[in-house]
Amino acid sequence: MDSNNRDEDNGFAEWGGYMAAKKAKLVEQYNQATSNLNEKQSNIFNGIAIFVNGYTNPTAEELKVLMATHGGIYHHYQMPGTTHIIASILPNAKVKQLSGPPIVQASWISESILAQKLLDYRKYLLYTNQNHRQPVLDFTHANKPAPSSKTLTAADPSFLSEFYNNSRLHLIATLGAEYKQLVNQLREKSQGSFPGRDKLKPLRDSSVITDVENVIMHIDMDCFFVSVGLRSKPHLRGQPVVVTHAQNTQKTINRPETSVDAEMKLMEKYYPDQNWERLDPHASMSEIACCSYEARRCGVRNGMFLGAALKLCPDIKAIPYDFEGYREVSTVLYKTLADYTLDIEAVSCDEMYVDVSPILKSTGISVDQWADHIRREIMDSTGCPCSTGFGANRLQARLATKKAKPAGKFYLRPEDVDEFMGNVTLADLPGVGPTTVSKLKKMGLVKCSDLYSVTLTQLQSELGSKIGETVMDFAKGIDRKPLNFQHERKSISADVNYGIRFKDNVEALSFLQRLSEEVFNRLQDVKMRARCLNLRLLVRAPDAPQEPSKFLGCGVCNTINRSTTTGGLIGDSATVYREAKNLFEKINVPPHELRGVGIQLSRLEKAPPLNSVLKRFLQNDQTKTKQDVVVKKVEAKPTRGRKIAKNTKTVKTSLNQYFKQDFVAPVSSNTEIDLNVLKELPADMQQQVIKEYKLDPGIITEQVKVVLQDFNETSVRNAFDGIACDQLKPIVLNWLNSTSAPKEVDVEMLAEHFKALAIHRKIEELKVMLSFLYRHVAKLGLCSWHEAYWTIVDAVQQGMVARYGSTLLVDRNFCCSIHF
DNA sequence: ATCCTCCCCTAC
DNA sequence: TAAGGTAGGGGAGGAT
Repeated sequence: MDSNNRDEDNGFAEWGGYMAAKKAKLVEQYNQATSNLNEKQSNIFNGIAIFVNGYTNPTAEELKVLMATHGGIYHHYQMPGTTHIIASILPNAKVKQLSGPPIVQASWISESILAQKLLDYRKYLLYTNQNHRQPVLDFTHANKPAPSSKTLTAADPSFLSEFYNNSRLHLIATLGAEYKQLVNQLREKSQGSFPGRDKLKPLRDSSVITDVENVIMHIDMDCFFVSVGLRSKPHLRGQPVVVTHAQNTQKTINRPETSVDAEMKLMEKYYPDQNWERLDPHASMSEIACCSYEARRCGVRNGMFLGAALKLCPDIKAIPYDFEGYREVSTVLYKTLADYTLDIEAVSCDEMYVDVSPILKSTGISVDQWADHIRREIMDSTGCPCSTGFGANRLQARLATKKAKPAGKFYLRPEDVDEFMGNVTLADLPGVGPTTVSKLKKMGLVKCSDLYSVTLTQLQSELGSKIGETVMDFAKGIDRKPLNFQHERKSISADVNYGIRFKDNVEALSFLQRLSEEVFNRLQDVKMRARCLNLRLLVRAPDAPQEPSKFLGCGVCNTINRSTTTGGLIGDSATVYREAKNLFEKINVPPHELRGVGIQLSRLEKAPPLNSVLKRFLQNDQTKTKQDVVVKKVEAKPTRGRKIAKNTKTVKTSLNQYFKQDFVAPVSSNTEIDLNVLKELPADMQQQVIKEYKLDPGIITEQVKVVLQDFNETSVRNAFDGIACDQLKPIVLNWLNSTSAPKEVDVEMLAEHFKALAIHRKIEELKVMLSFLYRHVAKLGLCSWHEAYWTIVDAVQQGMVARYGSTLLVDRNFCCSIHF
């Protein structure tokens, strides 16, 4: 293995990688063109990947060769990894389309070669009005209202989305979950064919003895956020670069020195084991999400405050986040691997374990060849470097990656494991963090070999039985946990420990409600229901200053956890809120002392498929014939253009007839009529009911306006969950978003809108559902929207409820039965 | 013994 | 200014 020659093996050393299968022919031609060239002449285009658009001077063919001989990459198509577009002229429309890489004149390449160094491409931009620093950001800013100068705390309704849109930790967590799900999906859809492997067979070299026992690969992108950022900022390559929110490294900040002091003392008191960086009252406390290896060499670390990092390395270059870029590159990374295997365990957006034994077996190539191949392909497709480690289990693979970094590969062979492990620091073992390290240190244990003199029982008495056993195993290179390719969610949560400042309980509870909606939406997204809810609060430590040094931070806090297990499954956001509110009130913390709030849902189960229930409801034998008539009419004409109006009218008429005929009141003599329901009936029906039940006609003189209080995105999502109307969801959500006053939605208007969309007959049924739910159940405040929905579906099936048109006739007993 | 609740720890 | 989230494993100690 060549992991010792790290500087050479930077992923750019040789060109000749592979692109997607459809581009294979071009690659072949290019390889032929470049294979007989002389040795590489320089490395000045290290990290640059160009795509040539149209005619240029030098020509595309010449640029191809120049890039190859000077350490760069030539892309035949614009790809995610493309760092620059080379062009002499581009129509304006095309320029607008190209939101990504800067468009640069070809002379940038030739003059850089003449100068024998990479010149600043910004002097060669084809269009000087291109904003080369943050083209995408600046473009969108132009369309946005000026940011308000008011500081946003969690009391503000727009805080939650603003916060999550800017939170790197939230991004890391959600991206991780997304790629675990992507692997699940790819595995479900897979036909078991891996076209990528065909590219490997020609690499087979019979002189190499292949070692295919059981090989696990670990891939980790090198300082991921920085690498993605540098794709469009190649002039910063080789410099100490950090990704942070704060961009102005020169700015000084005014903070009261005394409060900084107080906080430092407190942190030392609460966490005596940690070595705290001295807080500077004038330096930025923006956290570094990711730093380049050049910055790491100065001692800069991820998570460090920008201010602290600048003290270690004054010429740090701060680059902004590129949240979409991370997602884009991760997707390419996973798709690249999926071409070869789906025995992938996703760890995060930039890290995974892969069982490569089947690849090696089926193609006959060696670990070494595979490592070179896949690393080059990842570099080609993403424009970002990665490191790979190989071993007999996940622990070995992971430690091998650590050794391989940056931009390298390492295979920890079975025969080398013992010697290798002895020298590994205990702190380097996965799962061994600061607390465990300090416990081990107190026992005089630092390296894995130190454990040889300790018994398992001794270790377990300090670390606990499970962790003790794992550490003992790990120290010998043993890892008993197999790779898990099919990920299953066990909990879902939403936490906010930033910007939490409430003046009273009204503010706190309204935030809790928004957070409930947030966490429920996430539950809904994965089509799950929950049995258990946990509320976590951060409360200012008694001796901590009211305001911590970090702007809107949580400061030093105590945590409080409370949980409940609900009788039924949690199936809507109102229930989440109700349970969270109960716990919140039970804990009873002064609202102004709150610094963090989190809701976690656990004991998850698959959501019941709405489809089957609705289907049974719709395909009730008694109504079948009438439905068929309706279906025919809806499907007879396409739902496009002006014909809609005419079409929907037909539908409405037939539906009304259908429901009128369907109206049979199974109301027994001892049943009371619900007044509110009666009020909502059409006039002729009211008269009929009044007559039949011998009621006072004055009973209905007061008209009630229908206001849909709960009509929001969540309720709509609930309504469509599981129904095969995928096209409908975005349209309805879009429509809701475009409505200026969505809090008061007329049911009929909504129904008309659904009908106009008439994608599917079920929409008519949904109209009915929505209509009676809102008019009669949600409005009465009897229970939450979703609970009502399910109960009513059941009730209708059992004949407990009668329908008239889009209206329900409900008796008191039924109302009681849905009052949870 | 086994489960549950309330944490803590770790990783990305 | 700044955006300190989230999921999973597991331990301590009490309830059953």
